[in-house]
Amino acid sequence: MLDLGRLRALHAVSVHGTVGAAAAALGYTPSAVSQQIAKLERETRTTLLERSGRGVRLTDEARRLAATAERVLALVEEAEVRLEERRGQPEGRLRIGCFPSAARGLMPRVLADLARRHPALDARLTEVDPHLSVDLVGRGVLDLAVAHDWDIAALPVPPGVEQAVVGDDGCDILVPRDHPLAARERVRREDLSRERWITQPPGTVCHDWLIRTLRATGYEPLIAHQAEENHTQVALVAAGLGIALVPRLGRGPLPPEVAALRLEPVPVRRLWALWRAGAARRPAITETVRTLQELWPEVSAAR
Amino acid sequence: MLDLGRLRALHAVSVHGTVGAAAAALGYTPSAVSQQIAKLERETRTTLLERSGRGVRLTDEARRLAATAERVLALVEEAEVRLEERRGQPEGRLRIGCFPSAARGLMPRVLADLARRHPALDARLTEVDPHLSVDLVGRGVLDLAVAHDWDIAALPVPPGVEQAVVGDDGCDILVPRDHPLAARERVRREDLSRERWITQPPGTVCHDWLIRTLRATGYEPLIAHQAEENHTQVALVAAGLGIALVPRLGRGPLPPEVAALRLEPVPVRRLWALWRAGAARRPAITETVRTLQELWPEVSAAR
DNA sequence: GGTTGGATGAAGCACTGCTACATTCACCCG
DNA sequence: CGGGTGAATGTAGCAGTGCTTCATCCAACC
Repeated sequence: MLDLGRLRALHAVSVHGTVGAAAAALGYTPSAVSQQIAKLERETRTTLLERSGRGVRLTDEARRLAATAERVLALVEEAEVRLEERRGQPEGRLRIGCFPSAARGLMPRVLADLARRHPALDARLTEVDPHLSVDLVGRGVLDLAVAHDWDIAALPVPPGVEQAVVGDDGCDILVPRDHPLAARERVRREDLSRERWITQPPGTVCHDWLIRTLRATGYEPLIAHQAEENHTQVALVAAGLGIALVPRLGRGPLPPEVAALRLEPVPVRRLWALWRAGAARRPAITETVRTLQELWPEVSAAR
Repeated sequence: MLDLGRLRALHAVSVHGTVGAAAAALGYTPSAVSQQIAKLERETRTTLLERSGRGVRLTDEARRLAATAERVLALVEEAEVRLEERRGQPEGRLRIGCFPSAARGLMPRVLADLARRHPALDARLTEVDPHLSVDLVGRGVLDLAVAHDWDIAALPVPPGVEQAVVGDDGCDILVPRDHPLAARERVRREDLSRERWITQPPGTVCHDWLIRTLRATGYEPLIAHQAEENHTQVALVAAGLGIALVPRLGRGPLPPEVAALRLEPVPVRRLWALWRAGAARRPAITETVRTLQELWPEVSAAR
């Protein structure tokens, strides 16, 4: 009888493309996955992987077998979900992926709460880019993702993945304390057209939103500096090198040299929780999503 | 992730009723099956078996899990069949169950032929009662059964099991050489109404057929002796203790003290091959059935 | 042509899963 | 009611599996 572990290895290679990535997803070394599949080949007397360039290619037969493996694994996972559901308590491992600012601004509070209330739950956090996290959930690398999107770029959610709103996070304009606008409480887009900007790298939603929104006022924004981390952006603003659009969540207290202005209308990013549809009934999932939603107002108010 | 071996153990217990029977079907000791299920209980933190009298009872949750396991195992088996089908050559283990007279009269020839033409096929023969063999195929203990039935008692074939005719085997009346009828080549039922009979034990088809057929002529047959094995029956006939109705297949050469009379009409039992529907496409199955059918005329002529 | 990214192979080690045997428990029967 | 039987489970031990680490090999890229 075919072995489930070997089928899982083959399926992982078919999903992730390379032996190494499959191994990483399964928590093994590439050598282990390679050996598993070699054994599967011996047992079935069938060639499953062919070397192709630096990587491997699945044979037709391997693809068929991987498709069956997917159905088998789905059945088994469904059975596990049903067992956990019946016991009712969140438990087992929950691999959570989260974008950086929520990882520091929201998740510590949430994880502490979960750990206190559900000792059998083994929640593990990984910081990942929000656009990657959706795919990682779809492929089963993560059990739960906390991601965000903006009005101009809704999160693309593949079939088989479900989502729920956690809350909305506003963004402010950070300016040096001696900036002409620093005295004002509120500003409009038009007021910002001639500034030097400090943004995240191109391709990030934050960056694209800024470009598109300011272009709509008729000016091409001047990007003076780029930094991925909000704290670096704040430091650049503090040094008087430009102004920045920075989300409130995870921003932390501002240094005295920096002032936050409320932009009208307030740019909002929406926080989502995402999970595989098959795992929707896991108490670990439902309870974590509930906790995210319940704690959000509290976290939001403290920003 | 749930382990396939443990699921198979649970499923086997659910099918066979006891840990011991499940172990026998899987080829393990009861202790092994018991340990597997104990581990499954620990992993799922669910009680699966409850002791009930001398045996065990599955909990509701265990029954659900066993049902899922059945689907999983069916998928996996289907994948294995597809792999073998694609390679085209009969191979792997084929557990054959066969009733006694065919086990000596037909199967040696068939198995030798298969072994010569298909070295990768590991065919294993077990002698089993024909009425048991159908059930054993249905429950997956056997891959292929060779059974037989009579016009008065068709073989009950459960859903999920398929069958094909192998051939028809006639039966003769064996009488002592000095019996009044011994000179005749052919006899009719009416000629036999006052004989002392040597039969198989009550409950066997052979016995029941005799009773019913002779009763139809208006006489209650007199059962003088009972013996399960045809050779013993022949020896009893040779000793002049009665006459017997004995199938031709597997009868072997008769001693000089015994004569075979052709009964008109000739009682016929039909030989069947039976297998699980799921395994129908296995070359090991199709080729073995084909071999049975092809060799039958040859074996039949040599009886 | 060295370097990098990836797969595979060999050695070793921990763990799993089996068997054999012992124990426990429920039923049955004298 | 006590001994016997059938069935499950527990224990010790052993073989085999499956992982990791380290080394090797191959293809692509600079």
